[in-house]
Amino acid sequence: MRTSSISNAILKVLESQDDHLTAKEIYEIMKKTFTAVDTSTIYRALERLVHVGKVSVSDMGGTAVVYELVSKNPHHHLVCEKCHKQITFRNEKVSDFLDSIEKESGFQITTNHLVLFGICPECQKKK
Amino acid sequence: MRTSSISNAILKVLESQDDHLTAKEIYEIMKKTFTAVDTSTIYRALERLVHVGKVSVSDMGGTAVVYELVSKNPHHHLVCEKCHKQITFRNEKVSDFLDSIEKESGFQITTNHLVLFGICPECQKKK
DNA sequence: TGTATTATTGAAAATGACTTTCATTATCAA
DNA sequence: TTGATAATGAAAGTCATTTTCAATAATACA
Repeated sequence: MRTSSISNAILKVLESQDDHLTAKEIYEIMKKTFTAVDTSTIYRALERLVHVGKVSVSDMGGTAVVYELVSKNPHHHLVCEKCHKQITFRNEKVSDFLDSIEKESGFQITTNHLVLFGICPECQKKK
Repeated sequence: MRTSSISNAILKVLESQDDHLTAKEIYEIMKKTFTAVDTSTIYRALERLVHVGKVSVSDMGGTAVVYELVSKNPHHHLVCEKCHKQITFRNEKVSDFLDSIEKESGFQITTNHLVLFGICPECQKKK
């Protein structure tokens, strides 16, 4: 992976966002600075960043996958199936849980974001 | 949802398989009996089955999403990122874990399959 | 038992995320 | 500086999934 590429700019965008973004959203932001950038370049840069472990990909149930910075401070997501609200939670139980799965299975777990679907408190009331 | 539709046949296929299948795989099987069935019909039937809670959808990291019967006996999947081997595991820790997330968040968790990615023991050795 | 109502279907085309090809340009190592 | 290799833009391609629309099948209800 070489420096001074689109990848660095993508990393900066992801740092400033502190949120997950789709490739298209990243593309729209990048276009402001790199007017001629192509979506394929974005996808390829993201692929490299995921490969080196700097960025994670998650399927949050939408039509496109989302990308986010791999932070030292792991967090997870709850997605409401009704209103599609997404909340972030941090919970040390998750890593304890993943550790125990690792031990039992022998797999070295790479999932660093758990995405759980459910119905949020507000939508439960609406029923 | 009306009876005697494709949905019933899909349920039978899923029962007999005890494995997850892509829409395309289901389509190929269905074509043997319903020669003129269309993929759109399969997708629509699956959508209904998911909606009524008889079938679950999961993203196992492949290009297509997979469908499987919602069984009383919940199970989960580990997917190897290197060799794409998929193993199924049952673990009561998962439901304990999900219960605790439910209590903390107030979300009513609907995720019934956990898909965790990692590197399987064999691929770890190959390193 | 007809008949209106509404769901399901097949066919075909459309959508949209993502990938690939290929020629060009930029970066790094020697 | 030069040569090897990686990154890029442009354009076209792939492929899962969805949508449109007209036809058909299933249920409700007269």
